[in-house]
Amino acid sequence: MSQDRGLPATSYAVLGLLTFGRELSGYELKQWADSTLRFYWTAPAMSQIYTELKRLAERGLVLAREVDGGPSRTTTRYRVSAKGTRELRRWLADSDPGFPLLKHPIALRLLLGHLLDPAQVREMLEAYDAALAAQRRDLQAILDRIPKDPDFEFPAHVARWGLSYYDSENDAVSRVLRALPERVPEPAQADGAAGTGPTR
Amino acid sequence: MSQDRGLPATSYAVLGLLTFGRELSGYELKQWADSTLRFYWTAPAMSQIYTELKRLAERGLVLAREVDGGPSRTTTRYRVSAKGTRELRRWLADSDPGFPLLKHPIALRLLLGHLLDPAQVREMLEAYDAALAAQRRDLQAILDRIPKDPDFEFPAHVARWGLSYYDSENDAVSRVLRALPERVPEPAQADGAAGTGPTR
DNA sequence: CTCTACTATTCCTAACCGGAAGACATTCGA
DNA sequence: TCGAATGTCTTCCGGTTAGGAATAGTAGAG
Repeated sequence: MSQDRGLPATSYAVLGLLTFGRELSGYELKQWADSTLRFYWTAPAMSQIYTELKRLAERGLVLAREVDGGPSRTTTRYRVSAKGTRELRRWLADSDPGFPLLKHPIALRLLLGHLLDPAQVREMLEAYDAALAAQRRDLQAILDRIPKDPDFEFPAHVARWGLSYYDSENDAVSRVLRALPERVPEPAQADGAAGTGPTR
Repeated sequence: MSQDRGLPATSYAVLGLLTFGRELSGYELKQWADSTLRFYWTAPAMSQIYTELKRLAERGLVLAREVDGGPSRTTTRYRVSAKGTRELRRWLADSDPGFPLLKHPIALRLLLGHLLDPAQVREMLEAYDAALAAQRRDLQAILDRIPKDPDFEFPAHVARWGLSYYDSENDAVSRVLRALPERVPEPAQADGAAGTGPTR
């Protein structure tokens, strides 16, 4: 549980993706990352994937192999080395995971709600709700395609965890929406003390 | 909702902190960020705060004022300018918030659970649970100190949102723990078909 | 045969972090 | 009352990460 003298977590994430069997190119790795890692880590930029692979290869944690992908092109494919697996295990066991880091642009904007009018806040939250639903669908689809195989027990756990996160977000949004001053749609009703409804 | 040609979100976050009234020094701003922003954004490094302030000042979004802080020292305090408020409003209204980004080291490690033995996984999750509780306490304390004043309605919403997030994480962890192969401690109780409880 | 989408990789730049360092200030115990 | 810790305030630096765009071959659609 010491602080890690090793690589950044993203390196290990990439390395970890390679422990699920196949030999992958940087490009494929990116696809994978986009459909799995992105839900609870980052989907590293292409450039970063390649940077990581280069570094991992240098340290002997992955093995590169040139494969030809067409007449005048050669694709590099990577797989974990034994050393890579060992190092990954070491990292998992020895290093302090730290606490999750959340960059939540909606929460950030909600914090500044006093600068907007209620309708805008409402709109933003509703848009987020929709995005959330879409994201949830994507993740559900991915979960559905995870083999029941016990080899994929953990990816499945993580996916379910993600789903429950989206559900909780959904609830949170609803709660805020309910607490917000009611919408003002109706034509009737004289104005006056509108903007600042009875606080609570 | 176009893509933003403006500053990075962190700039606006700093700027936003200045819209809650007082005139603050970079140092104070850091304190604030550490106790609020950090829960749903990042707590920017000191160096970054000062960099942002310089940039914001250059663009006329904040106004700097030299105040003396003792006999032979001068502290620079900042407040939003009218232009700053306008720009912040513009940003809130016009730019696409994007989707939250979660960097969840526990989930990442859980994904790679097949490389660890169950006891280690369990340990990790339990440690996370404890950290979660601590974090929740901190946030609760902050919420308690937010004035009931309607000016602070939004910070309070965000804080409650955060609390609900921690609660949901707590549930998620428990669920995973229950789904994991049982621990081996107790002497009594025969084992059997526990690990895979009825799915929902 | 050309256009578009996909595969594959590299490059450049801005954002960001963390630590070191230097100052003065305040507080509190010896 | 002296001095040591501790707290306020700020800058500088190096390194990493992140994101976007540029490049280029390949395969399939029309």
